[in-house]
Amino acid sequence: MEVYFQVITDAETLNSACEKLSQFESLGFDTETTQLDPFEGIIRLVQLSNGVETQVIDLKPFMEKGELKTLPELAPLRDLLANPKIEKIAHNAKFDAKWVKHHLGVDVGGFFDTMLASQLIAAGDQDRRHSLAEVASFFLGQELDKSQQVSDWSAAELSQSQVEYAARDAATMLPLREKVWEKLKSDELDKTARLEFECVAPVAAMEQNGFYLDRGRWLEQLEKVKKMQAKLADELQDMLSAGVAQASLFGRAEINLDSQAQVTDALKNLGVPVPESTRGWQLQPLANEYPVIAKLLEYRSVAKGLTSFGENILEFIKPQTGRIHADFRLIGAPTGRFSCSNPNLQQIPHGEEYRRAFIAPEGKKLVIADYSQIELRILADFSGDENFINAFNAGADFHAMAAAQVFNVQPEDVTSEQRSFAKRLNFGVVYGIGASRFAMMTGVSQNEAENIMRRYFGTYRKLDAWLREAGGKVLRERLSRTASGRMMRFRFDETDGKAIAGARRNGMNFPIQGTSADILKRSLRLLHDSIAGTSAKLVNIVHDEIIVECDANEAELTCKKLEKAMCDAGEEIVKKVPIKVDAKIADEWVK
DNA sequence: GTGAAGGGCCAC
DNA sequence: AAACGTGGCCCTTCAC
Repeated sequence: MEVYFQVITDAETLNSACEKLSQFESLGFDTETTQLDPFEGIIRLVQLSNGVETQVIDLKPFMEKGELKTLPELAPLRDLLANPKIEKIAHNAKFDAKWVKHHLGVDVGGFFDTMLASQLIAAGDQDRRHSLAEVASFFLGQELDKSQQVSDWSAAELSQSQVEYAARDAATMLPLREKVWEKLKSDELDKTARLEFECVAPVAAMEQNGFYLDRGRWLEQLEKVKKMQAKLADELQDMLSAGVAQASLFGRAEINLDSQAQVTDALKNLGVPVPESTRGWQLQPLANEYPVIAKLLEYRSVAKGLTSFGENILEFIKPQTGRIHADFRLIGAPTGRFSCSNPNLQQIPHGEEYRRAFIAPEGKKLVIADYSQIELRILADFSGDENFINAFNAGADFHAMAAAQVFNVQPEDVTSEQRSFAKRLNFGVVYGIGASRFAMMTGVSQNEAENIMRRYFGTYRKLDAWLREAGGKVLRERLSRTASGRMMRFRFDETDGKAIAGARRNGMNFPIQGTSADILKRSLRLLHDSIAGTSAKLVNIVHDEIIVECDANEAELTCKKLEKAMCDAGEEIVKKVPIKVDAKIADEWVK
């Protein structure tokens, strides 16, 4: 592909180029950087293309004149990037957003992200890949040579092939956008796409902000957990070796407690009826009868905490900021949920010994807000079930209200067992729970589980009908959608009963989990706009929870803004039941 | 040694 | 007949 481009190295050319570029509605946008992390490297090139001409802006000469963020010569570029009316088409825009924000001080307005678009179009097809090379090949039939991607972008003089590569990637974005947009429109994914694109800036900002973890407190808490683990390991060794003959002769036969095979053997020697899998939920019913099982589960939980969330996490604290800057994937799951890694801040154990180490730094506060029962409220809204809706409108204790309805007793007469049944079913229906699983987790017989579920769905007939229809629809149409229009396609073998059942459950779960993600994403955008220019910074999100850090004297106001953003986002979609957000100001990340 | 798969547990 | 959805990270085991 021939690309007409010019390399800009001086203020005058930059100024006139920006003036010309600002006539266009959308521009291909790309950056070349010396590293993957904005804290580590420099941003060398910014490329902007109108599809015909491509401007390759070399920032090196500007860096020598001073700080890029404030350099007057770069003002035209900063203004162009910030202008939300000019769409910036980028592939994995979060990457470019972070670099531009960090080094140019610009919150880029108006993204079109071809990677997110490709993910939406793939609609859950895990085989599809979403690198620029793959996406360009898929939509344009064009093979991109990415060999220069990792070349030396810090070189004094960039090679011809480097600048050509840089220009070509930016120039590709326009035709790619056309094809991708066509497909988004025809798949009716444009609304979801906009929702996603508007989240790029908030999430880029969040990653750059980082989440503060107090090293000293973390280590202090870890010591307690280590002691507990040592004690548990010792007790478990004793219990497990009781069944081994050699134990009495040669002392205790040490086994590797982390080895599935060894632990299973030891349990069998003790006469424990080991289920096929020793996963927690399969072992749980045995825990009462066999103390060794209870001990094993306790050990595994503590060991998990130590290995996954032990000292390792401290290595993620960036020396430049003293904070953790995790990677969030905007479309981490086909449902639209985020995923998070390095480290996964969405799976920090709930226990205080872990979360208490995430604190507000001196002079700051954390504002923590989460949606109350958002998935169940979505289900209530979708199904229109009057009884279910009433349980929410009654306020107070939703699970108890549900129990009162299901077991036909006065709310004040609900037993804790009845409330527990209702609560487990309330959560379970969202996943398409079956009687076997319900029996397993509650300890009641299969028969009784079926009876309780019959009562439950008898109480919530429209809920039942909606779930059946959602499951059935997937089998007929092989497609499911969320409130925003996010789509999941299903492929399964019609003769495979297991696959059919799986698809059915997905059909029930996808619209609910996905709509919850839609709502959260909408709230992120509203929040980003309402806290712009204040001390408030987004620092973490966990599916239905948002954490913001701000100056202590702005905490009250920030709390109101966060609550409002979340409620407004929820109310745009959920109409039949109230949206409830629990928001609070705290010094530590505890509920 | 390295990498993938299997099994397990953490979050929502 | 099947058995609860979405992720990431850790360990062991096993193949290369």
